[in-house]
Amino acid sequence: MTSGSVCEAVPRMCAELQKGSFLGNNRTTTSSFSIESILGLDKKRDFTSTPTSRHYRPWMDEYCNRETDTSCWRLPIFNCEIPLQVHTVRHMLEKETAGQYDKCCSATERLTYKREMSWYRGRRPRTAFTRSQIEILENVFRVNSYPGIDVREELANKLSLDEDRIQIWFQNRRAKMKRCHRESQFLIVKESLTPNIQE
Amino acid sequence: MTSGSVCEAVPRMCAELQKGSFLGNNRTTTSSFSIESILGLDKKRDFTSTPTSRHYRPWMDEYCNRETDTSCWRLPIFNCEIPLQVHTVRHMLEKETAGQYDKCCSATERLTYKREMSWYRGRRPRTAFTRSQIEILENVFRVNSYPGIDVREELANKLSLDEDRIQIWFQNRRAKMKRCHRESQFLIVKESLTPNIQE
DNA sequence: TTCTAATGTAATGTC
DNA sequence: GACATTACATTAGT
Repeated sequence: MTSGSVCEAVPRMCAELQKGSFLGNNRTTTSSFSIESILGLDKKRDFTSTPTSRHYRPWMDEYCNRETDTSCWRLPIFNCEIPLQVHTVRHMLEKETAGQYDKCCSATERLTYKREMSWYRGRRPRTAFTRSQIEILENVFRVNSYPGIDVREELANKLSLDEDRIQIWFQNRRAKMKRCHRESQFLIVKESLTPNIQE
Repeated sequence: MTSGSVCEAVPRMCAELQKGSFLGNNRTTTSSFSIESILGLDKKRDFTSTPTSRHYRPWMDEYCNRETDTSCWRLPIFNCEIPLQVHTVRHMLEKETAGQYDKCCSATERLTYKREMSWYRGRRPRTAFTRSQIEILENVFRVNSYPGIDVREELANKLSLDEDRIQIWFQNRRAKMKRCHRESQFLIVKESLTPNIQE
């Protein structure tokens, strides 16, 4: 099987993505552009007209361009290569082909699959806190929204989480608190400005 | 109909938002306390049943906090006030209470019900983009899948949409692109693992 | 049913 | 650590 045939199977969108590829060489330095040019309403639209603030498509880099060598299932992500486990994929495929992936795959297997795909995507797999973890984190937060490293470590132990996750959680939680507060303030102001409808 | 009875019908979530309110006045400066006490593992857990406030709906706060005066069912949404039809709500609640809403209602009624519930629960009504809006958004997306605020604002103007909608559209579109890409990658792997039947 | 608008929040990057 | 932004998982409307 040639890689050519494989490439042909890639959806059109993919091809489009490829051709309109990224990587700053077509990035114009000027940011003065008309909406028409962006919309392609004015003239020829080659992809050079892009003002692109940021093309972040890590998962596209390289792989799509690599037309020849796919004997090794290591997909380059950032600077390291993550093995995509063939056996997992094959297993998956067999099950999928039979239309029974969901049914006959263990939760663990599905998890493995998802996790690998996540790696492939190159981001830390999103942590799904349990309800009880959240509960405890919220309790702590109510008391102290700026826990020091010691408390975070203890929490990490108790909750079987990385201390990193705890830290991020508190950061996001503080941001949320702030946002909520801002919004409620806004509503208060608004209410005071709105003539009371009852009278 | 008194406002009280209606207020009681307000989802628990709402109450949780209220009671689990915020505002850093409980920020302790000390970080010396036992983890057990923080975690609430030692004694009674009353309000600790947590708000986890998974759904934060700024436009509902006003409504939820207003416990006394609700003779008028106007919910502040997005800067404008949308009348919530009392009779519909009452009808809804009665039926729901009786657990027979699904059974005895016409399709139209159910639709109305769902729609009002959506309002009631505070979800933004789904935007239905027109064909031409989509076309233009797709054109822009092909060129730049991460438009900055400036481009988004211009798009919003041109398309008579909120900038928010534009942003969400691009987020969802990127997710879709990624999904498609993943799926095509999957096909590549699959094809390479499948013995080629042609030759 | 499939697709996708909308939501909440974990993760990332910049300062 | 704040803040802005993005990705991701999920829900729900059509």
